[in-house]
Amino acid sequence: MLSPNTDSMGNSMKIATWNVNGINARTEHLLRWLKEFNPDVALLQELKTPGDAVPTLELKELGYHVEFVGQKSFNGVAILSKNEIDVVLDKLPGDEEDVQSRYIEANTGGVRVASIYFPNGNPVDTEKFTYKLGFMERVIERTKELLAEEIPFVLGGDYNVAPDNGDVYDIQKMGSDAICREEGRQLYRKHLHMGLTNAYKLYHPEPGQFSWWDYRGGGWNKDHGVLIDHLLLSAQAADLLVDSNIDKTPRGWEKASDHTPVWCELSL
DNA sequence: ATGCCGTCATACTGACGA
Repeated sequence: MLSPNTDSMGNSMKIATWNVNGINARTEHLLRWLKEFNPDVALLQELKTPGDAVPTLELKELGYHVEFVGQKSFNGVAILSKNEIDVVLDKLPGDEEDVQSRYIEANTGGVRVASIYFPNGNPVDTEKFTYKLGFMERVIERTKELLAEEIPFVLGGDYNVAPDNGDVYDIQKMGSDAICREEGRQLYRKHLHMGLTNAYKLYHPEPGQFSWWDYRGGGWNKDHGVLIDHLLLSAQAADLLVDSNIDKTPRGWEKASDHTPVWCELSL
């Protein structure tokens, strides 16, 4: 007897990461983009709200479950999913004194996902850069635990690291920025070399592809950008990977975030 | 260029971002 096989349609999961640069200022953009792009999972960063500005009801109407950690004015990360979300961690382990809202990890639709807002790290000669490097070490430590679970997982977010010179429009102009510093690049590689796959770079290794463009100096119109938003996948997730790209559409809208979504698609 | 632009706060200026 043939099974009804009713749940076989699609079986694909689109997972995107997007630094919205203020969810209050970007609510209309977010809702429009969700309707148009229709991701199964959206990992958001820089909510810049304790939570009151998160449009929970509108998101629910679009079919999304929502979990987030926020704080006033700065940082803040969220997971939106069409499947139920079971939060595993709402802070990055390894520093009890770190109260910045930069990490949320959850199970949803059979995949472990995390939305991570890595510290920017500028200026590099201050404790902000030290904090960035320490945060990256803590993500590596957490990743060791995740790898031991041997599960498909996707660590998405604003890594604030441009891994290669080709990920920067002009290395002469950006070379001294924290996102290009060798200390951060080494830790990014240490993370990657644990066995993770950068989904976008797997399909688009060519230089000159960006996820952030400076508001200043007409960066968007000149395509003066950097690639700092990444989706890092465990082997079990990479086995399911069928596509990845950058959706530049929302960056062209009026009053855009300076970041645009990076997404990957898994075939489950 | 310690510049440029944009968001947030209790705000008409400053911190922060990358």
